[in-house]
Amino acid sequence: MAIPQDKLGVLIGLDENTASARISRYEGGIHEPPINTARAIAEALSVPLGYLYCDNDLLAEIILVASELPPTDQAQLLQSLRERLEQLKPSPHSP
Amino acid sequence: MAIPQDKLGVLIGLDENTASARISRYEGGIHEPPINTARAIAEALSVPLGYLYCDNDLLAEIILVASELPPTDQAQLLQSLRERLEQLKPSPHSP
DNA sequence: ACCAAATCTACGAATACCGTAGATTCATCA
DNA sequence: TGATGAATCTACGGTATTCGTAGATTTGGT
Repeated sequence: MAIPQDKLGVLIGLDENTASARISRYEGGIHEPPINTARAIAEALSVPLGYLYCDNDLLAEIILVASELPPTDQAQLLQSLRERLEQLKPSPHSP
Repeated sequence: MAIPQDKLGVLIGLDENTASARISRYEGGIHEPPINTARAIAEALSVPLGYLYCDNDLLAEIILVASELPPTDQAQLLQSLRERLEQLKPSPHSP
């Protein structure tokens, strides 16, 4: 890992004596962190919370990169995605 | 809601007697579902797991719409997003 | 207002997580 | 190679959270 587990733990407000054990269990899949702890981790890593839960690697990367864009660009992106989807699917609004 | 809670619960494999109560507590934020249950819900709703955990509405919509694109388009999207980001940020690779 | 479907909730039981302390693994260097 | 310290992992008992049950409450249609 890039950042040691205990450091990450302390960064998100865990007691320094327990940080290592807890992060270890989260990363190993032994325990599932409560949602607020997951939020703190996402915040500390500067990634969207949803990114931590993305099973699909491609979608994970997309949301990660998208999160780094300014909100204006994000809104524009969403609109263009909707248009692209419109091209691909038969519109469910006018049959 | 579009689909009744008990129906959704049964759809994801919960006992029909307990489905309503459990889904109710999840939606109300009373209890947090285990990750595998969340996965089943995402699958049943045909949304990415990460979508269920997205705090940011804009990012949530983006990942949802992106998930409906064919993988080819997703890969292309990711690449264009990276290029867009490159324009905005001073490259961290060559200082 | 009435009825039925849908949703919510209090309570004890079951399950999962937490803190502690020590074990294990890993990297580095003499 | 063997020693040393940093980093990670884990068994155990205590604690906190969720689960199942059953009944209450709310919602929507007539």
